[in-house]
Amino acid sequence: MTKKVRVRFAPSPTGGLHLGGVRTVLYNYLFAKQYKGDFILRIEDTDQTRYVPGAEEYIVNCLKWCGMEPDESPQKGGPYGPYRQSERKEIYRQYAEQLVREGKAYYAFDRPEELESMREKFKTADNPSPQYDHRVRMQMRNSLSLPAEETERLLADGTPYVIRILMPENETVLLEDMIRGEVSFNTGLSDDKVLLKADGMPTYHLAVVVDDYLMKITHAFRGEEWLPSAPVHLLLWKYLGWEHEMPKWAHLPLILKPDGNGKLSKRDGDRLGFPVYAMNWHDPRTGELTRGFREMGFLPEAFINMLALLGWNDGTEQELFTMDELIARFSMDRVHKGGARFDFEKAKWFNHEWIKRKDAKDLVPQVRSVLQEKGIAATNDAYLEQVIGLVKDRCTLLTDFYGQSTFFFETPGQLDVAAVKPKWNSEKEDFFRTACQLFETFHHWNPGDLEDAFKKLAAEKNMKPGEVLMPFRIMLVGGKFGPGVFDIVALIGKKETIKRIEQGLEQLRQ
RNA sequence: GCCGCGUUCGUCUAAGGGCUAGGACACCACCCUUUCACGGUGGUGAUACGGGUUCGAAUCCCGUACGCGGUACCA
Repeated sequence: MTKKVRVRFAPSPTGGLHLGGVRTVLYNYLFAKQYKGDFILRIEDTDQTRYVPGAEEYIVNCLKWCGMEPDESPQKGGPYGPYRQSERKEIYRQYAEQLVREGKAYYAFDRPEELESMREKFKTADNPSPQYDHRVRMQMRNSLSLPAEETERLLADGTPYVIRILMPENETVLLEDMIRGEVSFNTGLSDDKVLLKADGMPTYHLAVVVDDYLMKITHAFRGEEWLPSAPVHLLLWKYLGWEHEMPKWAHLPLILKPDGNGKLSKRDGDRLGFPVYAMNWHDPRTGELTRGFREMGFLPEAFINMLALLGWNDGTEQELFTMDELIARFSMDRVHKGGARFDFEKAKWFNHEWIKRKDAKDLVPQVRSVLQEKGIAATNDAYLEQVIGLVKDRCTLLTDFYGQSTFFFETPGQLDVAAVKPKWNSEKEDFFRTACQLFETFHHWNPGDLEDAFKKLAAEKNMKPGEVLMPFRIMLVGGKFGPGVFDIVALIGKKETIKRIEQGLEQLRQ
């Protein structure tokens, strides 16, 4: 019997959730669901100086919007809680102390200034950033370099200390990564990472290992930026005696800026005019508001679809996937090794495709709220649905529905008369007056019959339909855009159509 | 500097020793449409470089270049 798959997303609550974060969640989620496993949300809030109120709730809401609800979380609870690391503080100390007792870690009493001067002292052109490692540890103030009594005394005096892992001087550690294959590291090249901080909180390194073990995580997927510290984690699993329980690892490629170099940051979004966060993020410290994909008019389905394909594909030419299809097709070994540049144009294309493929009915709530924000009530569901059906093919973002459909709800104000004025004449005016009379008594109020009647009238007046169609459109819509003229007429109704023709004739006269 | 990871059209990618290196976004042209879109057809455009191995290399090996990540009592 194989173990039940359990994966986790472990963000630190320091701000908005950006693209890379959501994609990490997504791959975790897809994997978990594919294997009918559990998806856990764990909050890594061990750095009290970076904690931002509201960030955790924001993350939870993002997951909800994306349709990736955790099976276990601080909010939902679960059998392996608490799920907030700050609430598990005592657990970590136990294991850190255990490691010290077993000679696999040690107390270090160095003050920040001392660390600073060590770095200065050993800094050379060849080694610009000296580490606290096997080469210098005996010259520092720790339980390895100090006599045992001295260590005892310092501890008894309540001297602040940290616990550092003792990295072997020269051992090879092999990591089996689901995406990259075997990666090897030399332990002597890594520093003696702090495991337990002076404030009693664990660092990430200790906390991930302890929690992944205690929470029975079977697969650990995280960003590529963690690859260099993987040997420390591997060693910790071994030191703690849990090697056989160690999860399988996968280090996900980064999402890069569209231009230039480096990983995508919030700054790039601000600079290039696209969102980087899933939803609007309001920073309580600065008061700054950062726009999100949701508020920008993205459908969660499109957002997820786009992210899934950024660094992964199923080997076919299919690009549009529902969440269920992704769950069925996803495989970690088809995830790319290299980072992917984010392309907002492609992201918009996904959204456009999703708007087109969704039923008008299903878009009603979202479009209504877009319209409501602009002061259009749109209370009639059936009517709104028909409007959406007519315009959705020309909307890339949900927010586009406003510009594409206001004229279904409000009589256009200032018409683009310049578009027809040059060719305007009294014959055309006469035609529209007659058209009004025709509509007044017309009974077959549907697009086909309306069009036939309209064209018949044009023929009687010796006019080509094209000559009067554009003026008619301008009267109805206000400009040169929108769905078919008779679809609009059919929908807005007799009274409104006649009203708009009369208003149009009025504005054209001036 | 050191360590690790990468590198196919501008961008996302397919092709894991064997067709003219395929698709998508974007861009351009044409068609459809008497609007704007949708849609359709076609086009421009890539294996970083240098060596091997092989009948044959985008694919395997070595080197170089370039990029990214890490090098914190941050995650």
